Amino acid sequence: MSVRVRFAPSPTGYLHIGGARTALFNWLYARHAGGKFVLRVEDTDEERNTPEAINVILEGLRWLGLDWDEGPASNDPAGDSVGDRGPYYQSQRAEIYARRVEELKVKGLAYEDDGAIRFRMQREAVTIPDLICGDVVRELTDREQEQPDFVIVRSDGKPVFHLVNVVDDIEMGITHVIRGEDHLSNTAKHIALFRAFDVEPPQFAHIPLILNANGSKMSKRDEGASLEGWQQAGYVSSAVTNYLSLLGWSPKDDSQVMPLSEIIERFDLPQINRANARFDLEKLQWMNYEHLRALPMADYRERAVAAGVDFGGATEDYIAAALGTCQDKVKQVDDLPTFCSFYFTDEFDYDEAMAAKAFAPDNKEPFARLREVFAGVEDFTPEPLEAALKALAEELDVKVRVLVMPARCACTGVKVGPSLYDLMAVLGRDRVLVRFDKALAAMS
RNA sequence: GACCCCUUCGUCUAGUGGUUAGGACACCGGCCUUUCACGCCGGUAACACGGGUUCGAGUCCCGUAGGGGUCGCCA
Repeated sequence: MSVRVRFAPSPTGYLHIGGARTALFNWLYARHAGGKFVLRVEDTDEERNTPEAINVILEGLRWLGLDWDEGPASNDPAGDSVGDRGPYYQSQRAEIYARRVEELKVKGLAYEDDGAIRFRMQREAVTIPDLICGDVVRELTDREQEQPDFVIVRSDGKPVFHLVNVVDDIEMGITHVIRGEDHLSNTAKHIALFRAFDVEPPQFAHIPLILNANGSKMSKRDEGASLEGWQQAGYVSSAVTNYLSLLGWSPKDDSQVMPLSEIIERFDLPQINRANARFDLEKLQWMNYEHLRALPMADYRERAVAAGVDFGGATEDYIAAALGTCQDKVKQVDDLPTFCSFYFTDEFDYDEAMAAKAFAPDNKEPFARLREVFAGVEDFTPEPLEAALKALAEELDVKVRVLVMPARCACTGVKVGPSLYDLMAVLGRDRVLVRFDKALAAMS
């Protein structure tokens, strides 16, 4: 039987990073096994359900590149969907649940209790076969011993999570349930329900949770908990999926930075760890940098625009050359505007601290000489520029920085940026000389 | 209160009875350099604790401690 997995989020208005990883693991497994990835929206809690809340999930998954083979085509629960096992919004499946509840009643496995309907739960321990945790024997808790029969339909007629979850997994032919470990204990109820419907339960794989850096449970407000934050901060989605894939799963060798295609190929359930993992912002940042620098220039350019870089009227060649000097040095695309804006405008202020040092009176004479040398350099490219500058430093018997600092400040106004020689070559002789003159004037 | 899961450097992890306990992020030092958010080289740093089993235990068993989860007419 071919693999069918599902991601079943509830539209709460945000996509939790842990939920994103659950979706990723399901998707990875489907793609690895050549199976189907189903998206089902558990929108039974109507209060929080809004088209916007659903969009957050849909957009989040799209951004991550987790395309679903079956599921909603839009954020309209009553709208179109892809796949023949729909509807994929639980709010549209009331009849199916009613039919299944009736089935349990007929079998004598469900009964009414003050208006609600309870499932006749078994009283013995349930063994949960789990691909990651092994066989887990779940005993009843003290409270469950008092009342083992749990509610499957509320007195207002709405079916409860445990029921709809199992019914949908049956109807949708789900073969593997990959979900957070917070559902492990609940699985006893689910297995009992599957049996009540005379259906062999799917394979279960409970994956460890993602915790905060301090080990506490990650909730909505915690730093980094919402996927939207990463989307807005300009993170590269492949970096996020790469980072997330390494939380709980391991390729078992020293691989760290991998393209999605490689992760798909190597991903499998038995390699998943059983221990919870903590979210490490710094490693994600590093991972993002690794993916950012590997981006094709066209993509990088697009991100630069999104980050707010104004290219002015620059030509494409100039833009590509300019961004090329930044790509392997800028860690976050958010930093790009301050890093490269000097390329696209002549109107910038000198950083005070930088200028105070760079434009010190003692530097003026050497810097003026540098201007003349650069005016005469035959080939205005990095290597000749560097050679010329160093030759002059030697001739004047000054440290290289005496020439470099004012040159950088004159060209960019700030102390951090691309390699000085590269940046001057991109700027071109005319622009560099104009900026040198302006700086010289500021030095007197 | 009960039940379930987990425990290797600060963090993510490799390790399936015999290893100098490996890698990555972070950190520290050096080199290069432009004073940098590039790069290169090097370093500090871990088997939670206590009992077993075994010639030998990070690896197997039991216990303790700690962390997480669940027990709802939320999902």
